[in-house]
Amino acid sequence: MSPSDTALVERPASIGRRYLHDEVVVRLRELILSGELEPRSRVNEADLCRRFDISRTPLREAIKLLAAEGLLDLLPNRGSRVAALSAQEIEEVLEVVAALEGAAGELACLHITDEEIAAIEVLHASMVDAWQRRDPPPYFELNRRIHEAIMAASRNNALQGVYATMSGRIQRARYAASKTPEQWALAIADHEEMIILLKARDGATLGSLMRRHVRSKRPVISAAFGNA
Amino acid sequence: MSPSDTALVERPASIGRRYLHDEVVVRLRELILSGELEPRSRVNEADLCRRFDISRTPLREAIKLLAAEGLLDLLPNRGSRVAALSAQEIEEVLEVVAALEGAAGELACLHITDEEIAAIEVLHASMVDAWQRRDPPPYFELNRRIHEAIMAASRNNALQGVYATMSGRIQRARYAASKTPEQWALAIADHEEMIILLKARDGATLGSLMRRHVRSKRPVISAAFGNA
DNA sequence: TGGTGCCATTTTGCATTCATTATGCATAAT
DNA sequence: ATTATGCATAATGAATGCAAAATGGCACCA
Repeated sequence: MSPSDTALVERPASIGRRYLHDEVVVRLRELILSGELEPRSRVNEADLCRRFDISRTPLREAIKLLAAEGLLDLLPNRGSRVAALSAQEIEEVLEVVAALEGAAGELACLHITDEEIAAIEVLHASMVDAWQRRDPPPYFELNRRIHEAIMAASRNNALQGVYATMSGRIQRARYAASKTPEQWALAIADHEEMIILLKARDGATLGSLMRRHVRSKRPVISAAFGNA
Repeated sequence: MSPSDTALVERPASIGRRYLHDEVVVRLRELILSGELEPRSRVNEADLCRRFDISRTPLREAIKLLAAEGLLDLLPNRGSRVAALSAQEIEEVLEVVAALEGAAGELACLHITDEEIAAIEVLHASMVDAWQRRDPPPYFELNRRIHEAIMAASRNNALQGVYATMSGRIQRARYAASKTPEQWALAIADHEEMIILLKARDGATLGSLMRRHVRSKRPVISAAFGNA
């Protein structure tokens, strides 16, 4: 990663300094996550160079970076392609995400302010609203923001960094998965429990709950994602 | 990362195919972890090009990759330098490592074989021996191998990948830290408890123990590492 | 004597070029 | 008709070239 960007490290962030490849990483990541570049499709360097109007050097640097994030696979002498995780790999990454969110829950209880909890409650209310309207897009978005709010409350940059990377790797799978009404209701119940535990600052219990909560998405995701 | 190497992703690994920058990543990482390249020191591209006898392109790719791992910091227009984590950053990363090892403990109980447990017991016995001889180097090495054996038993490649990256980032700090006799004895006791829990396949308890065990290194490390 | 600005040198970031490897297609052989 | 082979084309990996930025030294000045 590089200073301006992103996940794992961002410390020496002076102002105004930018790498070209940083910009490219951001835009290329968007193309991948949005699905504009389809999973398993080969990446043509010349095309992207024209698209971004840069030379191949910074583009290739960006490709290497995204490969390190797990968003691209490198094929020696044949360039790179958009990563498509197998069902098993998705489950593996999900397990990592569960561990990270669990840690965030524990740490958040040590640092979160009442204001932050209140903000999460507001997000939660909107999310319940979206759920009652059976409206997945805002539901997903609000759900993501709640989890990120807890992440932020962990006050741990390293944790937030790996979490961003890991959850990015399975983001598309997450969106592709659709819950049954029962699973959906259980997820809502989990979130309400989470808020209670946050208020009680019960880190140990919140940690376990969040690990279980994230793991509970496993059948949903791997069912929807039948590419092994 | 790239196919042949390494932590996060390594799947499309056909044979014989190699990137130059892969080789460089491995060798450069050794230079950093061994301390041959000192923390905070600037990295001179021309020097390393001569040393590795390659051109700047693959070297720069390797630098980007190691920056993504958190081993190097990128300084726009001023190259890169060896990362030197502050005490706070070390604590942050250690917290992540604790979460990952905890997850490994939980998963290991689901998959570990009796033979693997026996192998860990052998390692543990050697480690106790090194401890009684007050001989840190083999102690550290055996300790590392025990934790890695549990990681391997998690049967989760994604987990092992991030773990390798994260623990690499604080490896030097770990080695620099020296325990008090009490801390040392407690660590040994933890390991014995871990073996008991592995035999009992008690994942939940082992997970908590490992999280606590790793966290217990925090005062040791941050005390020894007073560079904020 | 200590600080400041200027200029030469070095180093970096990016573009371009070159060599090697893969890919697609036409042709030939069975 | 189908598969295999060779060749032309395209794309990749690495080296080199070049312009911009940073670093260091020196003269100049307060």
